[in-house]
Amino acid sequence: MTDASPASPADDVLGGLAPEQVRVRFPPSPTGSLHVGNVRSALFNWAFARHHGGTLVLRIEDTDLARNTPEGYASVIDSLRWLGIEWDEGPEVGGPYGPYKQSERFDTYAEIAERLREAGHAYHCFCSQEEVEERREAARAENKTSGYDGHCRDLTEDEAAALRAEGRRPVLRFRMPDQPIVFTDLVRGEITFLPEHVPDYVLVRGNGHPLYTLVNPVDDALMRITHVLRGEDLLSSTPRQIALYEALTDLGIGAGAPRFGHLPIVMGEGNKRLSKRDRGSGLTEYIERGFLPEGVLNYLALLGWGIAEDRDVFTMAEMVEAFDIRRVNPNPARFDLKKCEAINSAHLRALTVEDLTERMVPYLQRAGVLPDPVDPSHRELLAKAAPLVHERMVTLGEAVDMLGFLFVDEAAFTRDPADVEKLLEGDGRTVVKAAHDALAALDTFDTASIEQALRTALVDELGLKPRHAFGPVRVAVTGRRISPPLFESLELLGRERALARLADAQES
RNA sequence: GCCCCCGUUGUGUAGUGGCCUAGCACGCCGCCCUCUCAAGGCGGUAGCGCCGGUUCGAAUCCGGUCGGGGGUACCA
Repeated sequence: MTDASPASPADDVLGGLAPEQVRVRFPPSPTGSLHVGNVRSALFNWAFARHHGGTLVLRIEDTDLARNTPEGYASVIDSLRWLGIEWDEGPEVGGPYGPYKQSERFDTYAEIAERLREAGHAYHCFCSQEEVEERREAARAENKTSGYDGHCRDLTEDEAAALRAEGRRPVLRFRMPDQPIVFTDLVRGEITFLPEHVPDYVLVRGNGHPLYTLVNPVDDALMRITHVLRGEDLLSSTPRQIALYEALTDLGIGAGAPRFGHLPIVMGEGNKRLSKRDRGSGLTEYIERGFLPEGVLNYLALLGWGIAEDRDVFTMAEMVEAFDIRRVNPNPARFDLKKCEAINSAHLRALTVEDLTERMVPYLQRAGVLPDPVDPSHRELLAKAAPLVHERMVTLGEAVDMLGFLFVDEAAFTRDPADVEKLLEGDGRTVVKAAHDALAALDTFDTASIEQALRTALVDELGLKPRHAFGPVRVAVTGRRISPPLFESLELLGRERALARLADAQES
């Protein structure tokens, strides 16, 4: 590194490629709701591709037939669409290197596995799992690297035939080269693995089923992937993959190893990786709570990357413009729900009222607050109510509790018992009655008139502090101690319903 | 055990030898505003893991140490 170079782990991100030649991929396993860590990987790959004007490939890694489901696949597609992360090649959109589901590519893997074996890059290994395990333990006892010991590396034809005659079904093992593997990670800089620490590994099971170790690099090579941006948890499998890429190149497949960038792991509570079982780990939870895609994405981007030192709310267009993989921080990052909520609410507030209104609708419908389809009068009311809650929400789902009182049938209207007890019992009823009478006398039922009437009746005439005056009225009318602004709410509710609730509250 | 990665307030980060009495954001606490809750404004809290070395000077460079994480599969 020269004096003039900026202190980044890898100056040369593109490695001589033209920007538009950049090809990255997002390879989820369709086993359920997308994990937020995976979403972060998808986001960074997407931002990288868009920043350089390259291509994002979506590849479904569903070789483990037992664990994958059609629902899992649909969930991945739906989630990415919800997020607005668009792929240029992959299922649903096609492309020149398909199919993009690995379960449809088994023939390719079988053929390449055989070619690797014929070229000597892989060999049949007849050791049983028990035998391998036993020797592994022995090595470990001597404080040595515990990994496959190369037992079957140089079997002769006759030896192999004899083992086969015993009924043994061989696995296909990759023959690691006897050289150190050094690569420059785009976020971590130069990393070296010595050959004695990277043992030969299995590519194909005894039953002929190809493993991730084979399939993932093979598809990267076949699909001309130039950059692999993925979680740090895959860092230690990188040397064996690099060796495989080189073996494939030797076979005329692909053009050597792609460049790697290992993103910091996303951790949950404590010091553990956010696992699939942890609460808050699945994207679906955020969708259901009413997070905005731009909020979730913005927050996830902050896990390892930042747009500027004095700013952390930004749009995806801004991220694409500014994204630089070399500026990604290698530290593991803890998922902080509070911060995620804060970022989301900032995006919520940045929405136009019209946009906010539209986005609230599905949440209100799912909760039964609004019918589906929404009739014009409801829509009009919602449009008027939206400004009242616009800057009070963290997620869209909160609209249900905040606005429900405006839409429910009078028969179905209920009040929070704890709030009733706190604000309506005792003097509360007197206040509510005074409010009722003052509003009943009103000619014009709008916000200004309502406020004036209530202030006169409750503050001036009853001598109450404003907060004590309006609390009981709020519970009577909205059913809750916390609500949108009271006078506006009363206007939206309308004279008839407002008076009915004020009358009813005196009995409750 | 062995290999790899990482180490700045509670959390995410800025910081690339003097601009650092360590900046920003979230959180938390207090105050202001106020019909509740928010939003907004103002203020506060708290950090360079540790030990050595290099240097006139180190969060920044070097060595060690400690701690955390990941991997070590016929999972991905």
